[in-house]
Amino acid sequence: MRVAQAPKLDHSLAVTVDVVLFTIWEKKLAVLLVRRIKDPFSGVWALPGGFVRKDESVDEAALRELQEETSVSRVYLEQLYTFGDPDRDPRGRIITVSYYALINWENFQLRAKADTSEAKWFPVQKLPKPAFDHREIIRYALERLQHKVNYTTICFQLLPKEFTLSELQQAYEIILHQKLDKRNFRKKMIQLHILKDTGGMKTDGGPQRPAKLYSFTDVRVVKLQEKGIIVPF
Amino acid sequence: MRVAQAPKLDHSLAVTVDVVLFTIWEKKLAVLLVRRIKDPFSGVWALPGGFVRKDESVDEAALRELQEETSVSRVYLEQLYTFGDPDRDPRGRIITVSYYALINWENFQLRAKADTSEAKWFPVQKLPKPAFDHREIIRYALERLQHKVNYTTICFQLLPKEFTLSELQQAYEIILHQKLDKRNFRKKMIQLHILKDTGGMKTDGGPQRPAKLYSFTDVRVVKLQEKGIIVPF
DNA sequence: ACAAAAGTGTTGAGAGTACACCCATGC
DNA sequence: GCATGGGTGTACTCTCAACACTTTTGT
Repeated sequence: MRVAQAPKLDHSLAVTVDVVLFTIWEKKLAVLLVRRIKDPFSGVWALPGGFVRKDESVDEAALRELQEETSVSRVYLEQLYTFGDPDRDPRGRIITVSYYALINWENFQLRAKADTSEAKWFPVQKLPKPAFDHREIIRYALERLQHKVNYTTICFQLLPKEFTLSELQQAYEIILHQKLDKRNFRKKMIQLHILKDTGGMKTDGGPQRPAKLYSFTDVRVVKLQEKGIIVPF
Repeated sequence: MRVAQAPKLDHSLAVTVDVVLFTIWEKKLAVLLVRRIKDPFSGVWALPGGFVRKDESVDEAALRELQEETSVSRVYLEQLYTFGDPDRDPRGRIITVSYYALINWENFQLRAKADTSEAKWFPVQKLPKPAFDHREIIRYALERLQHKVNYTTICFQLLPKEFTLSELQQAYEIILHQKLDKRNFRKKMIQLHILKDTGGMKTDGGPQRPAKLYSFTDVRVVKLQEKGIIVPF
């Protein structure tokens, strides 16, 4: 029931999407930034993103921009917040819908792209000064991620299919930026019934006891309880 | 540092804001809807909202639309989610940034407005079929509100300056749609140290013992703890 | 044999939950 | 004096938090 009836005044604005892509890289939580080569911010690091096209949904635009930059196919992608200050972009009135995404470092590959000279991971603790209001967007994304690991299984998106309990704990410690008690962590994870013992063992060549490998019982990100899996805020 | 350099292609889209305004009205949680009079949805109930102008932020647009409809000055207003499906609006490609807002029924007054014939409160349990994807937006807003009353002081925005503990409990019960234990509720509220005994008493003319009047120690919406003020989900 | 990470239980404190009766007032 | 909502305390349960030693492997 599409009807040809445009609004009387011209209300159109430019809308972009920006994606905060997280991974765990060298035992740090890292964000992908790309170096811009065209506009006034040429040379400056910024979040991957671009304009929303007329024929695609905003979600589709975010996914497309992510795929143009990286070659990932299956990622967890969630809308964050819409930033709409008239002065946020010096090129003009541009509203941006921000997203954040999580990938497992191991099945990831950067893709060469025409309008970005370079893409690079930066630990969230050591970001360069980014373009626009992108620092604020990253801060917002980090906050959301830290909250969400507490009551959902979102953390699993950062891990490979099979992993040890120590690796899982390390992921939580990296995201939350704090040490956790090993016994309490394992007890909690096991009683949640979200882990499956694969039967396999991981021997990483080091001189230590091999660790059991686990996988998740549910591929989706599921909500657990409000109380917090790990840390009460 | 505004620079005159528009994007090469025309990427502009129409952007609207839509506001889910909640209040507690006749012991029910209610949402304000307005009857549209212009477009293909003429006669249909919809959320108050309108186009974002070029010189205002998205937040300002939401506040402006709210003030055009009601004459409230101080409201709690929070961005919800951005809906950007290409087919969500039959008039064309329109992206909407949704907000929700809370007001106290008592200091509220509807305002007559040119392009809406009528505005009316509807209990969230008995909504008419609204225009566009507004039912989804309302569902989303309700979910957010129900979560947020649990770990913030957001509920206070629905109450007058001074109120009794029973009124506060009733507000929680209405929002969460469940009965709460009187003694546990009062114990919890008092131990949070967010209430101030005003010294006043409320005698509402009924044949019962007068109730103590309380106010909040902090006007802002503050975050308490993750664990849930009242009900763990 | 030793270094390094894996794996494993118990106890005490605090918070949550369930539950019933007296009080002050208007009519 | 009675009907109506206001106001109050305790006991049980469960979850959270703190804490240290044995096991298995590679070198």
